Amino acid sequence: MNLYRVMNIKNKIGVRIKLLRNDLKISQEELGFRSNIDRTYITDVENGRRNISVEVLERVIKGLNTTFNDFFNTQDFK
Amino acid sequence: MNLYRVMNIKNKIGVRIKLLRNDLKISQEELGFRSNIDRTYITDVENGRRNISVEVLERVIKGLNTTFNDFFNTQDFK
DNA sequence: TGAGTCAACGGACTTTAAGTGTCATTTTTG
DNA sequence: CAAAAATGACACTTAAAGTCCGTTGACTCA
Repeated sequence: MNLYRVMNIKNKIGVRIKLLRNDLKISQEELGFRSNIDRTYITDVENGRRNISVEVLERVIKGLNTTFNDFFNTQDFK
Repeated sequence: MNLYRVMNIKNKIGVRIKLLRNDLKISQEELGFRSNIDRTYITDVENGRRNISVEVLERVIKGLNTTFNDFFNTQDFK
């Protein structure tokens, strides 16, 4: 397990989504339903396998009841 | 001229990029060079015609010498 | 005037994201 | 434990992202 692995932007976004989703205590399927995105697509995004576009990311962010401003307001994005 | 037009996420991002680019006093072509993105693509993004992906947006943000955190830290994204 | 810079735009083209299905694996819970 | 629920992995199609060529019009300035 390499603790020094550098996360790319896709990984950072995936980790952020997973964190906010867990805060809401909802499943990937539920988030998919709220943002009108396939469950497996959510899986891929959370695991940094998708280069998501801003329009789809907006749907996820709304599904998480947050905003772009808050979503990117963490140390990871500075 | 409709002052009440609602901006979508693509428009908001385009306006934000143009503002930051103008602050730097550089041309679209220069920003394209710095972020390794085609000049015509920068035009399209600034005018809200492109649904940019997060990896390409990251290159633009770096070309503007800023961060995701700062880029989205405006009233428009709240 | 005319040369240079810049932004907007069109079209043809290549590459990749969006969206979904399927099955495997892990985690939770009764 | 077994069953159910949640997640992971990945291949596939098609819709759209992103590139590259060019033209045009506005503006500056020598």
